[in-house]
Amino acid sequence: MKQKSKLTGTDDQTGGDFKPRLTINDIARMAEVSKKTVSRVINKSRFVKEETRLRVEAIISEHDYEPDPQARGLAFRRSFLVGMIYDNPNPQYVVNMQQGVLDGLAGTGMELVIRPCDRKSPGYLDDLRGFVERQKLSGVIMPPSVSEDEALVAMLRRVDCPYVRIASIGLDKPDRMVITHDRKGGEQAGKHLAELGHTRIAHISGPASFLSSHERRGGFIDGLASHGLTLAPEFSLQGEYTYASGMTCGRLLLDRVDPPTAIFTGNDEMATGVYNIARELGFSIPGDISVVGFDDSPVAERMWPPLTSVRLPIREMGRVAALTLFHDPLDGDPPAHAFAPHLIQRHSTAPPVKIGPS
Amino acid sequence: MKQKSKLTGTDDQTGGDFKPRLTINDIARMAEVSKKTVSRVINKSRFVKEETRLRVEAIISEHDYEPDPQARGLAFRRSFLVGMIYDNPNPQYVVNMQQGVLDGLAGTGMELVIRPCDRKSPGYLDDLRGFVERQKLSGVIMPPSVSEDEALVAMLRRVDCPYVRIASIGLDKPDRMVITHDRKGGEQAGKHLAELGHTRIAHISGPASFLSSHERRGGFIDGLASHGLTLAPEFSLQGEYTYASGMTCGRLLLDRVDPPTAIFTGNDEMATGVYNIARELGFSIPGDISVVGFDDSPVAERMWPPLTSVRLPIREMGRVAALTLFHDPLDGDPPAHAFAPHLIQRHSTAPPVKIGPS
DNA sequence: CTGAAAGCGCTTACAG
DNA sequence: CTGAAAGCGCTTACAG
Repeated sequence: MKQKSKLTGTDDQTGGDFKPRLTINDIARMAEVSKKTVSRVINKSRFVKEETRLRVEAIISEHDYEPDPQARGLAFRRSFLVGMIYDNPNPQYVVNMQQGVLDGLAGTGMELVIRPCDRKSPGYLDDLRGFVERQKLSGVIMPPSVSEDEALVAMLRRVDCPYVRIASIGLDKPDRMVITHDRKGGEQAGKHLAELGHTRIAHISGPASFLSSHERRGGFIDGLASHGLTLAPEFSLQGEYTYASGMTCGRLLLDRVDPPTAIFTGNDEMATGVYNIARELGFSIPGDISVVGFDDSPVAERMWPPLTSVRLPIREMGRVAALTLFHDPLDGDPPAHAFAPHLIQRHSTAPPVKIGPS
Repeated sequence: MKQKSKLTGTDDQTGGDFKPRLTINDIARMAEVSKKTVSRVINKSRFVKEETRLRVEAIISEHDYEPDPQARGLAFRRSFLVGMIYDNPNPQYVVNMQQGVLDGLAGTGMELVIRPCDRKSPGYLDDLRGFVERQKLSGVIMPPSVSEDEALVAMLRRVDCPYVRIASIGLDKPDRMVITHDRKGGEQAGKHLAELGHTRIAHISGPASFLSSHERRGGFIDGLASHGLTLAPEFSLQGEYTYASGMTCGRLLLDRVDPPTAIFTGNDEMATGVYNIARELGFSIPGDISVVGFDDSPVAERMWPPLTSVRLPIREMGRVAALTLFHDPLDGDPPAHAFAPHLIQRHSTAPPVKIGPS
């Protein structure tokens, strides 16, 4: 009563061209129904007469009315926000994933709130719990490696927050998972190098704390095995998914009296480290040493020579994760939630020059 | 009345360990004051007796009470969300900027909602207006090039949304700006190459639609001028900040009968293009051609040889942008809002081998 | 199929 | 310095 209706266009001149937003009451009045009926239309309730619904919808779209997400959230006891919690150090990965999630959220009225975090920091779990509870998130999306943190997931379940986990294997119920099958990617890398005729093949894996490290390595071994090859223990090193660890492990391999003729690195980042140490030690790529990366990040095609790498459709994965989050089981099957990586062949791999060192 | 108070710890066993969140009413009751007084404490009103304030604060922190941002937002007619609107194609830039803004927002209770966009898409401005109005954002942070879009800024002013623009020059009132002085970075690049003894120096600029393109180029010319040099028209090409345009422009320069001995590229991305074309055409870096980039993105130190580049403290800029957004003029001067880029010398620059081609 | 009342958890005037 | 009332813009029971 203090504030007159904002809808009487007559006093629009007041305050320049600033139009106050319409509320559900304005729409109700114009449509000559109760606000509750407008609410029913907004929320797509079935209990509205076709005719009424059309009339209300017409007025809503005519006036570009959008319900206030804060008010709705307050009444629903749930916000229209989706959180993305991540600790992935690769900016390209993060940006692609964000974009994919936004793709999947488009048109839903949900907004994306980002939350990078450090799993090793002391208040980690409590901070996240505060965040999720305070914001009453509609859902949370977690790429690796936070997706692999069972304590975090347990916390989300405890506070009743829906979530979707993106990981290389199925860690949860299918409708809470997007599976990336990194193993298959590793397998392709192994087959590719075997088919080129390499036999002295090395691997630099990611850190043990990442599931993907094990999956990629395991798949690689499978791929070699399918061609009767094995990964020799002295040719299997553990890196950290970093450039520096690629350098270090690469040096260990290439400094040997009997170096490998091909290296599969757990990600592209480490492949760039191998490139540099190879150059330093006078190995030509792919002449003396073939290299295969993983991720197919943008640097892959910019390296010299362009890097053969295993690609995962990150953005699409993000999109599907968002769809999965809001998928209603009554609407049938959830969206395809499994992805297969595939090898992008460039110019860092070639048959070994000399067949065997002896 | 329908719902009993949630505070009587006695029936906590109901529903397992799930504790419903306390509300302002619970705190008021425990502190034996009205909810309005609790509200005053939350909002740091001066009109609360010291003793009362301490009592209320004690209870708040004892119970980890956090006011509901949705309810507060509804009453305030403003959400506790900050938007970051951007169209920057560089993932490293975006991630660093996001992180910086989050740094600046830490502890304020504000959350960051991201909004990548395409300035060329048709509904661009209307979409953003809908977003800002619907969410009643507390503020918006804009890095280049959206920060240079006066139509967007006019829209934000019209809907009364606070904002901070990050740009290479002062486009707005100081308290709405974070200035990056790209010009000074260009100048350093020019001086560096001149001091090494180069005279045949080329530049590949960014697209004309980016302010930074002009600033970096202008500063570069200034830097050369301070050593009595000029940028010859045939050595000044316009690229697009992309890898491909770096290749194309690099080829144009190096294919000449009288190629330059040094190239300053408007960003690192284009420098990688120049690297590859140089390799293809048989130029060694820095032996035959020196290269200086801009941004000092992570690839810079991973290239071979590591790229000399001009660094801008992106993350810190994001942090300061957030602080600036919420800076109260009554609290004195706004945080330092001007940044100076500086040159990071690596191994892609050296004195020219032969003094002059003749 | 539709609506009047009460409520979500806060804050803004308005009193005192 | 403190509080009772009304309101922010929606939705949930509850009636009919």
